[in-house]
Order: sequence, then structure tokens, then C-alpha cells
Amino acid sequence: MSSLVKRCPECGSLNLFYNKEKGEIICKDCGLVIEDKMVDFDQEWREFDSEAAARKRRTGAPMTYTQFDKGLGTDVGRKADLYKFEGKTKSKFFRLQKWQQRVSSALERNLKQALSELKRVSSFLRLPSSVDEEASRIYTLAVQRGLVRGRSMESVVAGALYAACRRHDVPRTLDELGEASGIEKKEIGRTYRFITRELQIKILPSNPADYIARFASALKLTAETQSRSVEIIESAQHVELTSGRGPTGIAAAALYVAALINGEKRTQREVADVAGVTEVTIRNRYKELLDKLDLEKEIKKTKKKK
DNA sequence: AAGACGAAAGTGGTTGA
DNA sequence: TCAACAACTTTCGTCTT
Repeated sequence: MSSLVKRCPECGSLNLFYNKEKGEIICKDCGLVIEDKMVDFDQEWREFDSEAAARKRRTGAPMTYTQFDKGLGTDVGRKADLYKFEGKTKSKFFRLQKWQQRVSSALERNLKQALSELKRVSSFLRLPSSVDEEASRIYTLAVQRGLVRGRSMESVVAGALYAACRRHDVPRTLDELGEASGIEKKEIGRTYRFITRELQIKILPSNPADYIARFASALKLTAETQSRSVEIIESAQHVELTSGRGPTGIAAAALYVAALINGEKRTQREVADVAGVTEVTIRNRYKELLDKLDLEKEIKKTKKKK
């Protein structure tokens, strides 16, 4: 958000990596992309001697959390490497190899499956790839902490996506996530709360204005109405009408009023449906808006014009 | 007849003792 | 752990256009 970020908001690390050409800031400890998108790491180590240099120098595909092993899988050596060893050492390698296949393949198969589910849901919702990355990262962390136990993989995926959307200011409603993932919205909310608490992911209450663009286009409202409703939301925030209220309800009411003012009336039901709230909620918010900001005149004005 | 309005009772989650 | 509480929903009857 701010260019003054000095600490990683995720783990508090000061070990940040600033890539000037690409304009990104990345936390080297936990991998969080603080600004802009996730990409390739460049060389970020120092070589103290030639042996270390040989080990550390690497090139490869960009690191990404949407691959189940971040594209950086490590295997117990195979084939050629194995024949360098004899006897005990050799059999040790075979044992290790077998162990890896059992343990890590179970884990990774799981992750692989989860990430493909994640991909499916996110493309259904047409989410930007940065959200994908974030959600994959959250899911991976959740698996590592054993937070999936006792919960279905799908619900954790949905929760991770919901959290990622919120962090990137492209909020989707729980209803939309529910429709896309086939998980009860209650359940998504529960796992969302659980994993954000356990992983200490801080999420600010979402801004009602973030919903406007999507709702407005679903209702085929003009750009003027859209910006008008954003103004309404802003002035509502100044009179403290927004805190503690559901952001979707506020967005819906603001949109409803703005449509009235601009003579593009939509019924409460129509607005309620796209916003995923009830008419009653719109009415309550709407009434508060009329009370605190005098919008009646403007509504009457457009009525007279007719 | 459809939409808007508002009262009343119910739901799920948060908070504070 | 439980009760009080706020926000939101559901349902339903009434008024307005």
C-alpha cells in the first residue's frame, strides 16, 4: 500500500528485497510480496567461497506458489548420483528415496489437488493472478501448520481465496465464493476466520467502495451513477455511518440511491440480489443515508425533470 | 399488481464477565 | 462457558405508485 513499508506485514521481518527494475518489494523470509506481483528472485546471496558458489548459483523458472512445490522441488538424488556410492551409503539412499516417495508424495499429491481446485474456483470468479498466488501461499502455509486437519480441503481453499481477495482489495462476497466452490458460506466464513487467526494474517475491514464497480456493472448502471455512489459512500464514512455495518449493505444502498438520483432507478430487489443482501438491509442503510446526508432534494429534482 | 415500507421474531457470531 | 448484544435475515401485513 504505502511506499514507506519497512517491515514485512506478514512476519515482521526487515529482510526485504527491493527490485528496482520490476518495482517490487518482497519479504525474503516468508516470501510475501509487499508490493506488486510475485516473480522470479534474482541472486540474493553472497558467495563466501567457491564451494558455496557452486551450490548456491542457480537459475530456473520463476518461483511461484501456484505450483505445488513452488516449482522448486527437491528430490533425494537419483540415477547417476547413486552410483557414486557403495554398500551402506548406497542402501541408505534407497531407503531415503523410498521414504520420500511415501511421505512427501502424500503431502504433495494433496497440495497438487488443492491447488488445482483453487485454480478452478479462481478462474470461475475471474480473479487476477496475484490473488491466485496469494491464496496458494496461504493454503500452503495452512497445510504446513496442519490447519487442514478436520476440515475439508475445499473449504480451506475457499477460505484462502476469500482472504486473498480481501487483501488485494478485490473483495468477493461469501455468497460468490460459495457458489464457485460449492461450500456453504457459513463454512467458508468459519475456516476463513480460523486460518487468518492461526496464520496471523491481518485483514482490514473491506471498503464498501470496492464492491461498487462490480455491482454497478451487474446492474448495467452508468459510470456517473457509479462515481456518484462512491461519493455517497465517502461522505457516509465521514458521518460514521459505515463502521460496524456490513460493507455490502452500504454499497448496495449507496448504489440504490445514486441510481435514483441519476434517474436510472433499479428496484430494491434487483440491487439486493446482486449485492447478496436483503431488501430490508438496503432499506435500513438507505434510510440512514437520507437522514444524515440530505439527498432528498436531489431525488426530488430528478423526479420533477420527468 | 408490483414495489416500497416497517414491525417482529429468528440466526450466527462477537464480546465481556 | 454463558448471556447480552449488534447486525442481518425472514416473514408478513400495509401502504404507494
